[in-house]
Parts: sequence; C-alpha cells; structure tokens
Amino acid sequence: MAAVESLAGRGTMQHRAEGVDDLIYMQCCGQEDVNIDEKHSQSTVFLQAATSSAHHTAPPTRPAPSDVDISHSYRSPESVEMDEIMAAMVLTSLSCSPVVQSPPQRDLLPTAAGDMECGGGELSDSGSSGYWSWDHGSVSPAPSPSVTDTDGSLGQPADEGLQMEQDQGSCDETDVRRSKTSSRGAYRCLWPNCGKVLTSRVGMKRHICILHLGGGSDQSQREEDFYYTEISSEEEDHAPCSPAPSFSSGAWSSCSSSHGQPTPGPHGTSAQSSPLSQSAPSSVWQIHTEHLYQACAPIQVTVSPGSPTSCGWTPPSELQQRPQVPSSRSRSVSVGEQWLQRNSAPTRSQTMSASPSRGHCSFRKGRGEAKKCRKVYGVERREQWCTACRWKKACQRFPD
DNA sequence: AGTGCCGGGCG
DNA sequence: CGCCCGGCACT
Repeated sequence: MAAVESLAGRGTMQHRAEGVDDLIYMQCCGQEDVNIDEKHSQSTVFLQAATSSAHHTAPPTRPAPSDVDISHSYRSPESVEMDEIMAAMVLTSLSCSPVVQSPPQRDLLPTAAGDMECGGGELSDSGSSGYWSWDHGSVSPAPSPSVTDTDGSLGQPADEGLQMEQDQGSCDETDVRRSKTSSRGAYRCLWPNCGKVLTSRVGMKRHICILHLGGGSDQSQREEDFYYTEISSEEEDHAPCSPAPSFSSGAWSSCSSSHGQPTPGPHGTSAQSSPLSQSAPSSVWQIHTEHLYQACAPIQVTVSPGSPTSCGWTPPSELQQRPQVPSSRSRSVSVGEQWLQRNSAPTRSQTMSASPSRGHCSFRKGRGEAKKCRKVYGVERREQWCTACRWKKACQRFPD
C-alpha cells in the first residue's frame, strides 16, 4: 500500500528531479542531499536506508512500504501536472486503502502527490520508473517499449529490481512485471497503445477514467470497466470478466471463453430426455394409432402375421389401455379414433355380456353400433381394413 | 340397403 | 393356416 504511494511519489519526483528538483529532494528529506550527489540508484538505496532508519527499522536495502510513507511531507504543487496527480491517485487507489480511494481524496491529491514526491525524491530511480509508467500511460499512450526506453535513459537497473519489489501495488507494463503482478492478479488497460497493468481494479478504473476517459464523470467511470481486462484472477476471481466492446485484445478471448463455457450446449437435450421419453410414447402412440387404422390390432398380429398391415409393436395389454388414453387427450383425430374415444374399448368378451342390443342370441352377437373398418375406410379402401374385416370376420381393430 | 360377422370352403 | 365368400342377423 504505502509502497505504492511512495512509488508514485517517486515517479513524479523523478522526472522533474532530473534537473531542477534536487532542491525538492533536499527539501523532502534533509538527509538526502548527500544522496543527490551520488548516483540515483545508490542515492535511492541510501536514501531509503536513511529514511527507514530515521523513521523505522526497516532493512536498508529495500524500501519498506512504511518507509516511503513516512518520508513524504513535501509537496510541489505548481509542478505537479494532472497526469502526475492522476498517477498518484491511481497508485494511491492501488494501495487499496478505501480512504484513499474515496472521491474526496482527489481534492487532496496534490497533497498526497506532494507527500509522495518526497518519498519519490528519496527513490528517484524507482520513482522515475513509476513515473514513466504513468507518463506513458497517461500523456501519450506510447507502447510499452517507450517505457523501457525511459528506464534505460535513467539507466537504473536497480530501479527495475526495486520496482519489481514494490510492483505488487504498482502498475507496470513490462512482461516481467506482469508476471510478477500476475501472481496476485492484475488488470491490463486495453486502451490502444497503453497496455498498462495494474494490480488493483480500482486503480485501473481510475487509470482509465483519468488518463483515457479524461475525466471523473460518472459515465466515464462506468465505462472504465470496458477498457481493462483482468489478466490474472487470483484475487479478483470473484469479479466477472469485464466485457470489452470496442477493443480487440487477446484478453477478450479468455473472457469470451469463460463466457462460452457456461453455455450448456446442445447436449442439454439429454436433460430433456426424460420429458422426451415421456412425450415419446405419446407421439409413438399417435403413430401407432394411425397404424392401427391402417391395419393392426394386436390380435391381428398373431392372427395374420403375413398381413402387410400387421404390426408387432403392440402388446395385447396395450390394446386394452390404448383407447382410454385418447379420451384424455385433445388432438385431431380420425374417425376411427373418435370411435375409440367414444368407446372406452371394452373387450370383446365384455361386449358380449354388456351389449344391450342383443340378449336373446348368445350364439351370434348382435351388430355393434361401432363403426368397423368397412365404414371407416369404405369398400374402396379395403386394403386398409383389418384382416378380420377383410375376411368377413369380427373386426379386430374396432371391437365392440 | 348397408353393415358386421359366423360358418364354411379353397388352395 | 391364410384367404375368401355365402349367408344371416341386425340396423
């Protein structure tokens, strides 16, 4: 946290520290005048050590976050550019302290920047690196290589290392830094030619809002989400991948892929297998009923296996139940089926006993009121009659 | 007259 | 056994 802030401050410091701001340096920390004479790298390290020793008991070699925080007491208001301020804001936001991130902080930003500058003065090298990252990202979305150039100009290898140490809260563009940051989860700015990587979403939002969207309007803040992508999701796993509309980036692929995965896909039909299976019988039943009109009664199957209309599908029991089913179903029915519906499909034996029309003749059953194949299909369609009807036998398809 | 179907005959 | 038909009962 603090490290980030300090880093930002250093960054701001550095650019201007290059020439004029040695004073600032000195002002920031009395001890640093000595450092200034020395190389930046050494000065930074030394300065850190001094500051740390002065304020804290942190290891001299590495600037502990706390160290930096303490150091900043100076501010250079006039020299601070908006970008720098923004950068500081972003960095502060990166620090994850809600207070810092809160909007009111912006007003205080100059102060914060100033404070950081002090720290930045200490770590001119690291600060420069931090600054360049900001500068490039903000002022001119130059490609990351330019950033490296800046570093190179400063000639601070230690800067690299230092930043890498602190990068956990800072924004970096180099792959190495990305890899480092990636361990914790990072967000990459998708703004053209920017590609800034921040470890904090809020920071990235601010980065985009300030540097790219160029303002703090609510709308722009909302749009921020569309201009960065999460390149590592360890700490941000809870956050969904933000969709990026206009900018095409490799990151989107992952995003889209993540979106695509949830899609159940066509095999969802398997889930419907049960409904299908349930519905299937009905449909099959329909077909079968149609076939029944064509030809087959179960008995018929046994009776006339050679008949073209015979079917082997229907079990005898089903014949009993089948007619009852349609009664509950509403669908277009053929005549025969209507008959089926009208008649609850009593078995022939039942018909024998129950048939009211004839009580006197036990031998020959009376003619049922039910339509038979002859009536249903007519003489001209005799092929469609049931076998019994064709043979002038008791109709098996429409038993009374 | 038309229908359903038993009884019988034929191959 | 499968197929067909004569013939009767019934509507």
